[in-house]
Amino acid sequence: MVSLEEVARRANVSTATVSRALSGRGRISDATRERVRDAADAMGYVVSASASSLASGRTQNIGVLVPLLDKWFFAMVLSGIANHLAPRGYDITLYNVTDDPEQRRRLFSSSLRRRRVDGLVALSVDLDADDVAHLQDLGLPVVGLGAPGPGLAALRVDDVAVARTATEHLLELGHREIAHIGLDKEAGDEHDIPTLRTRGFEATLAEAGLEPAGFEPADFTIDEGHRAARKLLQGERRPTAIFAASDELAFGALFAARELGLDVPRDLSIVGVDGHEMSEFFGLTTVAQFPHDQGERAGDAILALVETGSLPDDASLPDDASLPFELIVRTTTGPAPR
Amino acid sequence: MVSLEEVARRANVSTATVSRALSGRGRISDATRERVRDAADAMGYVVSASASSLASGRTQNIGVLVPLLDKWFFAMVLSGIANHLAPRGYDITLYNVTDDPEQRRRLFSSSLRRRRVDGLVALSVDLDADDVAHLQDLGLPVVGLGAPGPGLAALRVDDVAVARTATEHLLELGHREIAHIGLDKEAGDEHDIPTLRTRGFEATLAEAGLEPAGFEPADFTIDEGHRAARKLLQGERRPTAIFAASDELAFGALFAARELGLDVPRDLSIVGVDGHEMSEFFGLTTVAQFPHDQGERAGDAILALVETGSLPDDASLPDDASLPFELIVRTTTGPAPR
DNA sequence: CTGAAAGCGCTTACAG
DNA sequence: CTGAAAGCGCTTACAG
Repeated sequence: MVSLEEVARRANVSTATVSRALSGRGRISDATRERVRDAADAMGYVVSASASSLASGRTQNIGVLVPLLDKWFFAMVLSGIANHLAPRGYDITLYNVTDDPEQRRRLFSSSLRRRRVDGLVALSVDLDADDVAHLQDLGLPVVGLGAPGPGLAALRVDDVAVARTATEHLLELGHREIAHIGLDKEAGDEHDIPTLRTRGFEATLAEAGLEPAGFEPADFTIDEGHRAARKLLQGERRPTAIFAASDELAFGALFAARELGLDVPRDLSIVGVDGHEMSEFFGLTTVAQFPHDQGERAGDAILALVETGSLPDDASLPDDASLPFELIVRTTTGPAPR
Repeated sequence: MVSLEEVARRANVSTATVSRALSGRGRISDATRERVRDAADAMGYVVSASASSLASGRTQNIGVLVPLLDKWFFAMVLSGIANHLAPRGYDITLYNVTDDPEQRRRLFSSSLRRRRVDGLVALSVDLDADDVAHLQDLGLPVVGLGAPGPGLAALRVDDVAVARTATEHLLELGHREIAHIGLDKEAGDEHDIPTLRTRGFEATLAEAGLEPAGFEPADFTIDEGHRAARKLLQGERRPTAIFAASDELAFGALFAARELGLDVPRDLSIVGVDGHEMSEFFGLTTVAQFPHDQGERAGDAILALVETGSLPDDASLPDDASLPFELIVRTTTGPAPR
């Protein structure tokens, strides 16, 4: 591999000058810069990441904390982040946050502390207070997306409003017996996304003088949506509509309805949240959010913090719940049966 | 951040000894090792990635070349790789290979040459000969998974056998009019996965004295499967069965069949490939492969190469098409209509 | 605008 | 088994 020094020799300048010419930092004459760049190109010189990092303190690398990589939503977000960072010369290193306490310990007390990244994007990884403290100890800029953990400001959609939008849509169609499938959280987790959706749902019903026709807790998977919907639909108070807190839950509910011989939307309306790539094929009415764009936004935000050299103290964005969402009405919702 | 030197002072040894105690390289007495580790733990010392890399030439980081991050299959593979590497102290940096020539140029001539990784895993990213040459120039161990590009040995399933399995299943059910949806590749791309599947399909039919009842090229998306299936089903020679080269294509075909009022499997049988998480819900008969496990295997393979310090020349695994697959018969395939 | 030199924080032959 | 010292390949005040 070609070193800085070889380029310097070839261009007849000092290594300092090569560094300046290639990095764009510090003053340098146009003529010299060009000569150096030509030499570097001709020799195929590329700076060594570790040497550059060690000397400068900058890594040109952003860490991304992700939960299950196998969920469509997070894959889309990651894709958006990558799309934004790659053209700007930043690499991405992936930190998979699992539920395994041992892995988490290693992640927070070791992996993240090797100073491999200039900043972090934390997706909705459900960190506990301890984890958040560890994160903040890193002294790195952090941008949250969704609801990474208590006390971490983040870019978010307004999930109460999302739930309200979905619920109002059902109310307008005349539904009065509306059930909900969401995540069961211990009380008090005020900023948790599923909790906010449940709250928006309940508040909207309450304003209409109604009570939920049922609530069934479920993880955000098709399987669980299926199970939960079966339970709701076979209960004594059969809902005419279900608000599922994610599209994957809604897909599961659709399969359950089909199995039970219910026609959607004649017998049952279903609305989800996300705008999953498959929702169109199911004709699913959903409140779409735009994870790829969210990823790009997060990428933009972390670079802004990193490149202004914000101090850790002011390095977290203000909590910003203004990410866009949009009700997309398709064929899984219709007028309430009379 | 605590430095090696501070740990050395606290433990009353030289920095060399601390390095040895913490890295496990070189001889050291048990007593000293323990004393140093205690000091390091107490001070919360973690080695600096860039300093360690610069001095040792090892990065403890593996690069993964991925195509579209938004495909279920690749997200699963990535998840498997991460699962294998994290517990072994390796980070993952992600290199998103897009179709944009400018991004590709930057990736191969710059990003990958910064010496940020000890080895690379290349998923099916459809590299051209030039890209492969660039990859090999890196002097790094590379493990391919699927069919990353011409001339790159890889861990693979035997895709001809996969197609044969699916096709024989349809033949055994009495189907004689079988169409195929796959990727249209220019001729000659011998190692390309879709091409191998098409070949396996055609060979199996030929052995039974049959010709395909149609072929419709399509990208591996639901949308495209939908479009392709509509075209096949509305053609003059309507097939009684479709072999789709991926589950996503098969999902699209299912939607198309439903739209056209065809009952599956009474009027039409459909078989896919992958074992997608949603295939069970669709009742899709499929030849499952196991992308998460494949990721783990690839992670294992690249670490083996990295840690034995294999020279670049012998650093590619022999082409190994022995990854497991399995026919899963569900309800989208049935006896041919008479 | 340019260069000489110190320094970033480790690792590892080498010597003892 | 342990330490002194060179060196990994850059960047950046400092001086001119």
